[in-house]
Amino acid sequence: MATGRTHRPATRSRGIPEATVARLPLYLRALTALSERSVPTVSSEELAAAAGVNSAKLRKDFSYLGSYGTRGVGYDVEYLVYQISRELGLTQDWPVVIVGIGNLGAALANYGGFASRGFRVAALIDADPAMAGKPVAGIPVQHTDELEAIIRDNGVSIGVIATPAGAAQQVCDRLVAAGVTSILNFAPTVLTVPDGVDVRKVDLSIELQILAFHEQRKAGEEAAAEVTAAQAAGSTNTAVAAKREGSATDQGPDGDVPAVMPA
Amino acid sequence: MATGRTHRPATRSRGIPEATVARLPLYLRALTALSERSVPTVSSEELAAAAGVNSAKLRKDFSYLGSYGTRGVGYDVEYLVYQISRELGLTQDWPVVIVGIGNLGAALANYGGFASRGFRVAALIDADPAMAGKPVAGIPVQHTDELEAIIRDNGVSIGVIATPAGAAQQVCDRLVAAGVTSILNFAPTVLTVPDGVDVRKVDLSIELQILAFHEQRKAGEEAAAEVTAAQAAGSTNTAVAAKREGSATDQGPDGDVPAVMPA
DNA sequence: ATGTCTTTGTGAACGCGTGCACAAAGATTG
DNA sequence: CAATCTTTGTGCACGCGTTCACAAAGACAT
Repeated sequence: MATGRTHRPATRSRGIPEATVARLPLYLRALTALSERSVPTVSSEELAAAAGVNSAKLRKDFSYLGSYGTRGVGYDVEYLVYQISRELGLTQDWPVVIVGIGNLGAALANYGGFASRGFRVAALIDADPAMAGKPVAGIPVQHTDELEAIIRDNGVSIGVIATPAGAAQQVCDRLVAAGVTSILNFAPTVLTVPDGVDVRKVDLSIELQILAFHEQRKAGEEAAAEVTAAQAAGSTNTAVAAKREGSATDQGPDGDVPAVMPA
Repeated sequence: MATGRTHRPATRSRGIPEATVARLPLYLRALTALSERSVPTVSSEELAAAAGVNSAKLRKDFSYLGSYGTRGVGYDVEYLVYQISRELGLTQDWPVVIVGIGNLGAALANYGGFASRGFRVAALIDADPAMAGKPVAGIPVQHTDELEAIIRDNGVSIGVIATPAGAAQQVCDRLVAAGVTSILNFAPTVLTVPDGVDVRKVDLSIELQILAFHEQRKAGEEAAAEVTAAQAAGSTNTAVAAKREGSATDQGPDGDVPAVMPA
């Protein structure tokens, strides 16, 4: 999962733990599904199963929001949907700008889940003059020159960066200077921002590498289980002894493209 | 960030903490950049700054891999690149299939960062017969019917799901049955998988909601700081008293589309 | 060879997050 | 109204992750 707030020591904002905040959208999704099926109430056990978490954890999470359940019965679905929405700030309108309308930016612009949760795509911005005016997802792309004006005129506080890595920090700086205080970064770069600005990153490459690690581990354990302790000593750390034999030089050019984008 | 392994109590695989594994790709990226600039060695302080982490944390992370640094000097960049690559399993080839070639799937297929780290797109799969044969990123899309054969013939162990939420679990089940043991899920659903299968999820909607929460908090603190304690009692929890007045009913149809995809 | 200076590697303390297990609360039945 | 049964809310303990602070190790100068 794309994770990681940058800077700020995970302040327990208003008493609600960061880990809990990260799960609220999960609960909200499950609850919305129940609401559509007109289910009136749900127990912590059922809801936890739907959200893929422990029921005790769910109850503790909800306890941070207040006592919204009824013992012996469970939680009122509609009420809980409203409470969580309010807690997450989804009852208000959040204008969002997307910067970098490449393959990924276009996919983001087309994402239907935006409007459904109070997020509204205020503008699409790209540095390529050839893109200007071209409609993507029904919204005309605007040139980077207009970035500041757009942010200010629309009161945008959330920006999405889908540019190549090389442009990300620069775009980020301009967004922040114009008043954006929350950034969702798809570019594979570490963004530096002043205090008070939140950054979350989504990085496909990192996710895949983490999966590869576990995959390798699984394969290794399998092999180890089969061979058991046949080869006790020697030949274990040949790689370490070899130090670096040019074998790791197969790293092509990457890094200058967002986590998800055409090369 | 898109985060979250599903199930499995964060086993400290081979002594390397999960949190450390998640940071290794970050270090690797910073090191690769240094390597391209032909920097021979780097101190924990410098590298930590480049990766956006604490230097003590970085040193502790590396200590889990072994003692690869030289006191008084720092770390050998090339050597460290190799060690981390090896640890993450990037020195071998990882064939990957992408299921669901919509807007997002196409963006993923075009992602240049795949090949550079040992990941190879073995196949693109879509349920739409009209897509079959159509080349995306130079690779012809294949129909879902061929999924099992593709997985087996190519020895694929990593699958990427970029389908609508409704199809995700079904696709997941088929991938797992065919032998896939690691899944990167872009669909906004909780996937259920048997033990031994790793799932990581990337969910744009969740990330935005977390940002909105903090954004709201920031706005609230600002307002509170300005008004101070002028309005001590009353009018604070009108929303709570109102319980639910139909105001939270502005949830459009969402949820059935992957985190990033056309509606 | 000795001393100084830099930087690593890690012991220890602390805080957050998780999960157990149970008491309290309320619904429901007789 | 009393008894029973269900489900919440939470006190508590445990483990992981982070950070500090420093001793050990080695480079480098004299």
